[in-house]
Parts: sequence; C-alpha cells; structure tokens
Amino acid sequence: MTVGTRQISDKLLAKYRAWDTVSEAEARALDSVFTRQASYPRGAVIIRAGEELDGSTLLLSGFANRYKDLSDGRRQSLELSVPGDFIDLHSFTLKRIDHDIGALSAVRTAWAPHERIREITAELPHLTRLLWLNTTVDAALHRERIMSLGARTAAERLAAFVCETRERLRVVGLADETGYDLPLTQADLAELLGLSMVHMNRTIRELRERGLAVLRDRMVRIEDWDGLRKFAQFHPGYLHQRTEPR
Amino acid sequence: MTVGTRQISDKLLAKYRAWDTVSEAEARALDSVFTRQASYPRGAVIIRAGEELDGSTLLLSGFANRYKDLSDGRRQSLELSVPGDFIDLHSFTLKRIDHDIGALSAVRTAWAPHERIREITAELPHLTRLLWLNTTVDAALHRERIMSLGARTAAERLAAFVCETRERLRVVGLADETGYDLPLTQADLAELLGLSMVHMNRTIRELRERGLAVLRDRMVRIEDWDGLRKFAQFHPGYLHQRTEPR
DNA sequence: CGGACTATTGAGCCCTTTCAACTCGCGTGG
DNA sequence: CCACGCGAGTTGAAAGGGCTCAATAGTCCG
Repeated sequence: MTVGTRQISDKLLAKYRAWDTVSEAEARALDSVFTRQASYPRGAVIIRAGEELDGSTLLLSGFANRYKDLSDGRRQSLELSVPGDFIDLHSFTLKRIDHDIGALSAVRTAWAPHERIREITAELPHLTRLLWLNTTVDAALHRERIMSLGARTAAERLAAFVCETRERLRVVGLADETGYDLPLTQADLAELLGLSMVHMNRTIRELRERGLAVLRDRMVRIEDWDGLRKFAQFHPGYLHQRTEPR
Repeated sequence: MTVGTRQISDKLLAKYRAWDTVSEAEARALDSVFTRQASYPRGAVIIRAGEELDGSTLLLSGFANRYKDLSDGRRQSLELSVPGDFIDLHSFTLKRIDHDIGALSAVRTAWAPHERIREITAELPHLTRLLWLNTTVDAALHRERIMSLGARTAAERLAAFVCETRERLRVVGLADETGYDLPLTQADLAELLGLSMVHMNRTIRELRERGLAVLRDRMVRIEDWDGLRKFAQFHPGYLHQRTEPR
C-alpha cells in the first residue's frame, strides 16, 4: 500500500505532526508497526468490550464510534472516531477495553500488534511519548464531551460537535472552510450527543435557521464559522494542535 | 515524611497495585519522584488551565475537581479527584492542561518534576507503562461520566457516582462497606453531576427514600450496596481493578 | 447577634422526550 | 412495471424531567 510517500499511517502521522515534530525515522517506525488490514461494513462491531486484545487498530477510512449500553436498551456513544484515529491504542496499557467500537460507515482499518508497539517503547522514547500523548489527547476530547453534555444546550452541543469534528478532519485533510462529509444518520448523531432522534432533527434545523451550519445528505456545510464557534463557545485548545485553527 | 513503610506515594501505590504488581524497586523509584509538598484551603485553584507545567501533582489528602467554565458562568466539573490521584499526570505529555483543578476541601499535595518522571520512562519500562495506564484509566473514568450524563437519569447518575467513588476510595483505604467521608456540598455534587443544586437536593432525597444511600453531614452511608449497584447499573470493569469489587 | 453559607421545599416554566403519523427515496420481488 | 417494505427524515401534540425563581430554616462563626 506504499505509493510514493503515501503510507498506511499517513493520516495518523499528519495528526501527530499537528502536535509535535516527527522525524523521518520515527515516521517509518510508526508506519512499520501496522501489519494486516481489514474492512468492515456499516454496523459491524470492530472491537468488542472485554475481549483480550493483543493489538491496536488504526482507522484508515470511514467513521466509527465507541459506545456503551445500559441493560434497558439505552445506548450512549462515547466518542466519534475519524480517519487517522488509533481507535483502541489505550488497549496497549489496558489490555481489554470497557466499551464496544462499531463502524458508522464502511470502514478500513490497519492493525498493529502490541508486541511491535512495545518495541517502539523500548527504542524510541520520543515516539513513545507521542503515542502516550495520543491517549491523553483522547482523554481531553472526552472531557470536552463531558462539558457539552453537562453544560451545553442541544443546539450549542451540536455546534460544538460540528466545530470539533471540523478541526479533527481538517488535520487529516478531510475538511476545509466550507465543510466536510459526515456519513452519519441523524440517529447516529443523536446517540453521540445524548439527544433523542426527534430533537436531533429539530436541533439540526435550528442550526440551519440560525445560518450557522447545514447538515444534509451526509454532509456538513459550515455557513458561518465564526458565528458557529462563538455560539458553541468552541475553544480548540483542548485539541492541543500547534497549527492555528482556521 | 517516611514513617516505617509509609511513604508519600502510599495511596498511589495501593491504586497501582490494584491494577498490576509493583516491585519494591519500582515502588521506591515511584516514591522518589516526589519532591516538595504543599497545602491548599478549600476553594483554592491548584492548577490553572493553560499554564506551562514542568511537574505533576499528587493528591495526598482531601478532594479536588477538574472543571471548565463557559463564558456565561455555567461551570461543569469534569472529574472528582480523590487521595492517591495523580491529578495532572497528563501534563507530562500535554505540557499544559486545558482545564482548572480546584480544591473541594483542604488538600495536601506532593509535586513531581517532569524531569524525574522522564528518568523513570528512560529506565523503568514497566513502571512507565503503569504511569501510562494511570492516564488511560483516567480516560475510562471520563467515558463512564459521559455515559452517565448522556444516558442516566439524575438519580441513577448520583447512584453511579456513589458506587464509583466508593470503589475508588476503597482501593486507597478510605471507604468500607458502610460508606465513606465525602466533604462536598450539594452544590459541588450538582456541578459534578451536571444538575442544578435544587434538583441535586431532591435527588439525594430520592436515593434516601429508596433506601439505597444516605448523603448527609459530608458523609455517604451506603444502605443497600447491591440495590445501589443494580439501580445505577454500575459495572466496575471500567476501573480496571484486579481485586474483585465488594 | 448578625451574616454567610448550606440545605430544603414550593410553584411554574421550559427544554427535551415520547408517542404517533406521515413523507420520501430506494431496492427488491412478484 | 408496480407494489411493497424499510430506513431515514420530518412534523405535531402532549407528557415529563429538570431548571429557575423564591422563600424559609438551620448552622457555624466572628
């Protein structure tokens, strides 16, 4: 899959380079940890809670989400995963993870055995810290989600989500000023934002009527980036990107 | 402060030993990273968002919380910190953190320069993985909070909080079957659980009337542990403790 | 003894949910 | 070719959980 400078870990690398400099040697080492690739259709469960894992999975393309269920059927999405995300890197230390990860669209993945990651931690301290940083930035995303769920209204929450997702996708080259593709149903979004599907629909309409963003046909069109940021009170510091947003 | 086997990192060590075995050499190394200690009164800001940090702080005694504010005054607590918590270990990779950390009670802390932590990462790979694990378990706590805020009712949320806090405190010797001290006001709890103070009060009453738990006089008395667990749908797997709960 | 903080309770409102009906587009089978 | 079914989206109406406003009481402390 190596075409010119294009590599498996292209997007992951782009993300890491938004955080810190990565040498060519480190980039090669990072790319070399990935062995087999796989594909999943929408709806497939990529990782199941509680399984013992001996490798971690990189999302090459498509979207996925972490979620937990309550026994009476209530389901909460914990986090959206976008291309370039190392969706279960935390299993390197945790061994088994406490939630499922499902495919929200057709998905391609690459898999890195923990053994190979361990070799990196033995040999490349700076790259190791980047992997660690990856997991701590994931935690920072979690915290912002807590903020949203606890303190933002439905419309603000959706706006913040649109902003955050735009920044995450921009780093891996999948979004620009005008917007991005987001192949999720309104039901998926509702689950992610802790809203009912009906209210999700009305909230999407509200954002459109406010002239901030339009979500339609699996695409997000940003109408007024500054207005959206302001409305959501989106402060991208928690993404810890070096590059100035916007 | 070393009295017999008692050390600064006593509680931190107890927590790590609930996750994995820690050798005596590792325990000594861990203890030795901490240099100066400090005290803060209730209400003090221990760590301020955005500051450049060159060390991480261990909570020796007392309670703290992470929080973020919105510009119009809405404040959301992100996570409770209990004794033995390395409250900003993530600053080791992040350099600056994206939220404040405040003292919810009188607090004692110890401080570890990042330089010393870096020495550990160079010399003690297994202990390094435990430190990394610490940050990934913190993320697991965040995820459970997202679950609570997104999918649990107020009463279930409080019940889950009481269960989780009981397990976290039990590991460091600060809780037993009957309950534990929790020196937080109802306003603190409300902020933590994303509720208004008034509704927090009513929710506390509901838990009491259900015969599950009594929160009064800065103490939590657990009346019916099994009932509480069941009501909250508390599944402690996400804490990743080896010891069987209860 | 006043003041500040904390806890408690009532009442009304509002955001969000639930229930329900209906549309639209699309793929499949008769 | 059309009927049908199904998933996704949309809208209305009513119910409900939690919030806000407001008032009262208890407690600690200077």
